Amino acid sequence: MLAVYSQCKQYDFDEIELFWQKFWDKNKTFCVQEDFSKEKYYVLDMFPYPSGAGLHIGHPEGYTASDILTRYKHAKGYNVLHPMGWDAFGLPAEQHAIKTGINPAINTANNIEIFKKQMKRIGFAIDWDREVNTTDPGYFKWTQWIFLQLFKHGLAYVDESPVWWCEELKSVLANEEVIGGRSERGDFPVIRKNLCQWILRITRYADKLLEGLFDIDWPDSTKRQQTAWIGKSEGANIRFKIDGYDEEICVYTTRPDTIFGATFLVIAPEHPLVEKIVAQKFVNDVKKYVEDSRKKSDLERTDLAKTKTGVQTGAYAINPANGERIEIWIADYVLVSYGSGAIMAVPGHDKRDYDFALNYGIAITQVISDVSGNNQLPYVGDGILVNSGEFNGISSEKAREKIISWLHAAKRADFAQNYKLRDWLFSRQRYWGEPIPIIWIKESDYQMALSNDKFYFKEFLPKEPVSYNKGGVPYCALPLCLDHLPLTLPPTDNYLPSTDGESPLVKIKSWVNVYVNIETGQIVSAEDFNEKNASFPWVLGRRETNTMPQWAGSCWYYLRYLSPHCETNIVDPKAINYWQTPDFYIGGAEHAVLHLLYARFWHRFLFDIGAINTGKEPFRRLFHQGIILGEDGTKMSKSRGNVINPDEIVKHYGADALRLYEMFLGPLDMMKPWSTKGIEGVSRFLKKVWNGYVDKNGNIKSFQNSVSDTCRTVINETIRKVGNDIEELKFNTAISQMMICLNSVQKAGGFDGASARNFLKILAPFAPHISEELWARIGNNGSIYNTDWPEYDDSKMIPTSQKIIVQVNGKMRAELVVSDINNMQADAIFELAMHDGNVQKYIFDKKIVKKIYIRGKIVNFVVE
RNA sequence: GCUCGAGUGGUGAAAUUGGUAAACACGCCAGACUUAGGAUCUGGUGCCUAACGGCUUGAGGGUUCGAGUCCCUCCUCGAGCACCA
Repeated sequence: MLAVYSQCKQYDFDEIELFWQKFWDKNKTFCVQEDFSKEKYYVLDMFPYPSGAGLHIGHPEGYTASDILTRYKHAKGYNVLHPMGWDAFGLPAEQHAIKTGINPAINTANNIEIFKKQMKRIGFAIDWDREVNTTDPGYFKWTQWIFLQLFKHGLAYVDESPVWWCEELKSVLANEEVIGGRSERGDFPVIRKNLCQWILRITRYADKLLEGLFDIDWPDSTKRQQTAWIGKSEGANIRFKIDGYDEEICVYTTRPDTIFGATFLVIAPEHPLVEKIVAQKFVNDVKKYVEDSRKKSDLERTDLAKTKTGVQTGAYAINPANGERIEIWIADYVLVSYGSGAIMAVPGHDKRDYDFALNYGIAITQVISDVSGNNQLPYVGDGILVNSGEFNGISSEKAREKIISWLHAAKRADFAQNYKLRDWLFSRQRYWGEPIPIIWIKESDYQMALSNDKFYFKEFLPKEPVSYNKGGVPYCALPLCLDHLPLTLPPTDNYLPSTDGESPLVKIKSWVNVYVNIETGQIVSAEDFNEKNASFPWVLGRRETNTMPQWAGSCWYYLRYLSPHCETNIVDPKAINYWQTPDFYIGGAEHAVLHLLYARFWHRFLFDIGAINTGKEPFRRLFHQGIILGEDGTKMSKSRGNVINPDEIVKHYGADALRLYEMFLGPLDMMKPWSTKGIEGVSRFLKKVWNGYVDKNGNIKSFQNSVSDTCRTVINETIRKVGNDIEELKFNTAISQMMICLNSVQKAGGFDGASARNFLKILAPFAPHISEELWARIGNNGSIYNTDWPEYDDSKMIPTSQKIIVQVNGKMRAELVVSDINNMQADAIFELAMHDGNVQKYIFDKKIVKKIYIRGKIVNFVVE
């Protein structure tokens, strides 16, 4: 095969880049198969949502970084997988559909095409044969299957729960789409609405998700965020007797050491005991207070700046530690959803209880003494117990355990843990999402089916049926089976949710109402069903009309890449045996909690049920690229007019320059402003590279027979540093080093043959197009992608002579050039240094009190 | 309020992890080539000073022969959490 390349005489990046992009496509240069003779390396990007706006300048940042790693690891001999796909369900496509009446699938496909074209124009080393799309039925078939597994294992259930509803958008919104009580899109008010929802029991994995963070290589801040989100705390449940009642109030506390200072109890307005224990005298006040707090939004209730309000119940509890009779209050600063919805209030050592006690004139007792002697209240730290009976003088830490044990012996307390993590609200009242593969049938039909030996749907049934009540009639959830999947979205031209917060699918009666044969599994639209046959084993059912959230598809896409066309399993066992989980995962920090927590949950679940045989954690090494700001240093936005379009940059400077510049901007994980002026620098560098190889007529220059020693040192140092910097993702300094190298080579009259080849090899991951072109022009066949990473020669890097810095009292006074430095003794160095003219100026009339020599680096004379 | 992270030239930044602060690049200044330069090349460019020299990594203190780097106090910016008992 003859070397092929573009025909341009000057550096025409457009011609060169298009030529090589076509070459890669045609030769499937980046397509990989399992190869058990080679070590694998799996590079994963967070796949994009293909928005109508196209690629923005932030996308190529992460993709270039992962691409450099891909090409580098491949050169180092790994079998590298670098796939790409589309997280394509989501609200914008649906809103586009509402506006235009065009099926979101069409809009989505168009957007994907644009994204893909843009990405190909930047020249990423992606195996496009493995492209996945979460909205493809062949993909979401398996998303639905995973849901059914969760259902089967009792991790999916239904509950009536409050969701955000935006009247203006006529849509339910996810928590993350609500900012400060208003919709993220359009800034409209949102309200809470109770709807019947699917919920996943992520809380059952709380401990595992917490422990899993321990030994994975993730940014600390992300680990901390997940830890905080899971919010595990240790303490005790303590039961307080209510004076005059049989009932008790159970409180959760992390500070049992302060129990002697508990001067009142507070229960949440929604607490079940509210109705039972309120004294006649307070009934009206309590009613009003409970009513008012129900009307308050979450935002108002949790506003810290507000003074705490509450109302007395007239009932009293007995403090089990000291037998004191203490008031029971109702206040909305206590949340019914955490712990037991009731607290023991210790105003001496809790800021909130302190504020409340001050407001209502309740006794404040100090029971912890600050060891530093500061005894201002409220003191919330640990200390030494006082006013605490037999526990006086004990430290907080010891007292916590002792007091729980003491109360436990009296059957008043138990050790307990709590989590802030809530179960995952999984259903969305939207059209553009994966349909939840469930049919609701009457409980009586479900029971009858269960007792039938030929019950077709047994495969995915949970131990306890999932049921809910509608208009007094109980319904049970009947899961579809694998052969019913994928359950696709029915076509419609009305994508608007109903005003009462139900999915637009509700309106598609022919899809919703079905008859199910519970013996054969046959499902027929009620419209097409002959009513004469409407008897057992045919039962009337109603399809679940909620869809899944956008997070569902992104929870497992990294597994699908391994065998995207596998029809029998979520992932081909042979493929996952080889590829396992990603070795490197890069994406924005905005997904620190949600996507990354949900995906870890699903991965662990799939591992637990034996669907995959990988490690327990999906992403062992994670990195977040920093946001690229506009030239004015603020976030890019249309309204500010500071948006940089990558297409424009590619047009003016080429893809190689874009890639190089985004990496040269600064450290990968930092937020940094774009500068179009700045890209000129790397653009010039590329031209210099070109001119180092090609003459004015487009012919390859003849290289030198050899390069100078200094030059060879720089070249070796560059090979070493670029490799190390890539491993550490320090691409900015790697590029600097290549610039230094090129500058000194050109000063010294140019490359020799070996260094000309090596330089292209190390440049190739960063600027693959120009590297391919020059590689071919200097006479090589095939892609530079398939060459090895150059070795560097240590012996060529140690200069024969070396500079030693001479300091006097820590200030630099001279430079010594010393040959044969390794064999020189410290005394000889001191001798040399002292006789330096400039050093003499500072020491001749002084007394040297100390001499320091750091081998090969520095001499310091301390004088006085 | 709490928890992290960050503050280095006119700008983006670098610094072998305690050893010459400002590499590399942008910008700017001067020069060369040019009909021309917003192309290219060469040189200069932290601050003060006429110079010798002195000063300099947000501010102040400390440890050290030596601090951008370690410790303490404070200031500013960014991120996350925010009545979770």
